[in-house]
Amino acid sequence: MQEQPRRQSRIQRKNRETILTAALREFSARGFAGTTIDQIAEAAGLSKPNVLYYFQSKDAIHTELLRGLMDLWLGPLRDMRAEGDPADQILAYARRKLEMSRDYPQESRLFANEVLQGAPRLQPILGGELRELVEEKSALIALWIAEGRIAPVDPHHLLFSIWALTQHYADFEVQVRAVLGPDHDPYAEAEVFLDQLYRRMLRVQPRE
Amino acid sequence: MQEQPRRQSRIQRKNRETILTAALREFSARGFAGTTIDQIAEAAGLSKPNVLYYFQSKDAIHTELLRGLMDLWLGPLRDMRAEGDPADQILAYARRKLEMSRDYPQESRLFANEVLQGAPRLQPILGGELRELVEEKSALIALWIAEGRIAPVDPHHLLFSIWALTQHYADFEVQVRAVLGPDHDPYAEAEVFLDQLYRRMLRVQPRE
DNA sequence: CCTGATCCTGACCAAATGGTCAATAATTTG
DNA sequence: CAAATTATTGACCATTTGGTCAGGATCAGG
Repeated sequence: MQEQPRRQSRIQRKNRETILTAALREFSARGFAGTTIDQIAEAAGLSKPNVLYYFQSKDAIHTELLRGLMDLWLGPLRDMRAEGDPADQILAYARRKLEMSRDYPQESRLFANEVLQGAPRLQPILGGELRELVEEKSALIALWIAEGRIAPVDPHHLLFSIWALTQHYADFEVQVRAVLGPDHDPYAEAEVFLDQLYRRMLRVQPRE
Repeated sequence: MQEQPRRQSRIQRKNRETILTAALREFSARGFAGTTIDQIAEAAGLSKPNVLYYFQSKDAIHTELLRGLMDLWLGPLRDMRAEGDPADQILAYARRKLEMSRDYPQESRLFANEVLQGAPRLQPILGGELRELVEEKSALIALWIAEGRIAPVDPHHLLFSIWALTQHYADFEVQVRAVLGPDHDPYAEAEVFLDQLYRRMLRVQPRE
């Protein structure tokens, strides 16, 4: 519970990092319950007791991973600004989120796994930090709509749609690839698709 | 492996059904590895050996559930027809898929869990039956585009987007509810949102 | 109401798993 | 370089878990 104030040794930092990287790979591939400490230890090139020397328990590793994840996850949304063209801002957010799915698919799956199972360790963040951030950005989008700079949409569901559409390519990657076959670049195609989708959806109609 | 040709007794049908229902609830809530036969047995009101009297193994229960799932899952897409207005057809599909997320969230999560972990038992279906179905419907959508009846989009990714946007409300339900708070009806709002989204996206632009 | 088939269970087992610990090795530091 | 601290591990343990089995209960049909 209490954070050790003693600063970490070099070897400590390295091994904790190694364990977290290995654990991310394992947890994201087989879920929390489906992953054993032995698997993590082997993936990290350490013995099981050694892993437990650095982390109190399997649960502690998982919790640590999730904590680190949220910052990475919320970053792009935080960067959505009032300045600039609204549609460009929203599109930039979608694009960055898609890049994150492409570059951090394990993180995406870890998150999906957690939420899918009812987010037992994330609920406070979802209903707290995330909710407030969404509220703030929704207000911004609502403002843009009120100013007539983008077409009217429900801001919350607009954000949900960005999450759903981008994370889908990481979380359901096997399905996407199985359906598309080998001669496709899902992420490149998705970028074009999302661009079209949001441009059309947000374009202000001259007269409906 | 071989199907018992002897027809099932009444009690057999009832208990197998009870077990499958209980197992769906448990598996969808905690994943395959996170669920024990004992939990399934208790949820079904049976003893563990009794559960194993009706199913050879925990794996057999899971496999049976997944098999039954695919028909339910692919049904709405199969119903997308060449007749009628293209945009209406696509919208009807999206709406039905959203209803399925609302009415069968456990099934959605079971499926998500499976795909998330690499779809070890579903890959043949994904690359086979599903892929063919998607190919067929993509061709239909491409035809509609060629005829100028809907705006041009990548048909595959259009289908992906429908899956992602609708399943999101079931799979990430805790997140959606945590962000929206208690005074919202996610599915009702989503229906409106999806309607707007696809109408705007698919509307043929007079002159771009 | 007898008999064979179906249904059900307590007791049990082997393997896996999360976690501990005493002892040893390596490293840091005075 | 010696003492103290930190890192590592083999052996071990208690619990959980998937699955078995022999025997008893129940039920359908003649």
